[in-house]
Amino acid sequence: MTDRYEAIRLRNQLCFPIYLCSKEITRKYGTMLEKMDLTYTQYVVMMYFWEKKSSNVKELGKTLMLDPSTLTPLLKKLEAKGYLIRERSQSDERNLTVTITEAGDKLQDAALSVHDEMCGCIDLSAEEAETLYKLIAKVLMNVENR
Amino acid sequence: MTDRYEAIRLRNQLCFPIYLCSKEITRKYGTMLEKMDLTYTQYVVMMYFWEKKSSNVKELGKTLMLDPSTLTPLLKKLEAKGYLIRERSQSDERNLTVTITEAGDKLQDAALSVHDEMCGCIDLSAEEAETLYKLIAKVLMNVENR
DNA sequence: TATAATTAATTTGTAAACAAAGTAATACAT
DNA sequence: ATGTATTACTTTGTTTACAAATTAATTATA
Repeated sequence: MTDRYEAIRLRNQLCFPIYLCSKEITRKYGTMLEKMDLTYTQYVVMMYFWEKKSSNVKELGKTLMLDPSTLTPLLKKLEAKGYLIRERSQSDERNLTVTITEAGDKLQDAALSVHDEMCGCIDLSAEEAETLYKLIAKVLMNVENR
Repeated sequence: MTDRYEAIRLRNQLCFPIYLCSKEITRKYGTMLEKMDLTYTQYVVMMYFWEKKSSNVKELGKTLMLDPSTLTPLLKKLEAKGYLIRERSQSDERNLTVTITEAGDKLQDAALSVHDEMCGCIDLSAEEAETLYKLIAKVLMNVENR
């Protein structure tokens, strides 16, 4: 007695564990980032600014694949914490120039230890991590473009 | 001139693309599921009930790794759509018995085509999918348990 | 040079998602 | 038997997340 619907059984899904994995990683980061007063998404935004130092909402959103309507309140929170400064661009007042502060920059050292802790938690070999990275990147590209 | 912070650069992250991938899959499912009037999370819940037919919030939450406070409003929405019935258990009134309706069951055929469409979109070989599944499962297990 | 179109960010509305607190029913312990 | 603890679910509060509508500034066009 075969199941016509075998393909849509939870145990046969690939997307579902990816979704769970992402959720659990986000939650785990959440607890690790408490000492830095950051959520995971805020941490990712900070990662962007640790390297770029300054940008605007559009560029940031393109890199992080986040909608400006997600970023607006998030950037306001990071500004309130003293990690970023938001100001209208003089040359084009539609653009919001977002710049990292000294306090924001200083978070990098704490971030290094959080990163180490997370790597230990995930606990994959270099080869496994490489394979996973490539496959996830492939899925991401495919889903994006078709 | 080496970068002390190379490890926390966005380009060197594994978690970030996993997070993006999950988000993009959820979004893609969102558009595919419109005709069934389901969101991705609602779809996952329906997947559970297509197989189990009946359960309660605790069991459901354990399988899907979702908090009861996430499920309560979601199950109410699925009940409002006519796909599930929620009623207190007679033997133990703390338990909420959730049962799939005939209308809910009927969604399985449409789900098969959505699943096919998503597989075509993801476009991995059987071997790649298998490898990805195992690695994601490993990360999920590790992050969960340490 | 007015007017229209475009662009960048914000606001609004809806749906997760989880932590923490609250509620009601059941089980346990003395 | 009665008070305590536990359990199952719900509610509340905060943070994402995105679509759609809005606002304000700039650019393109007639």
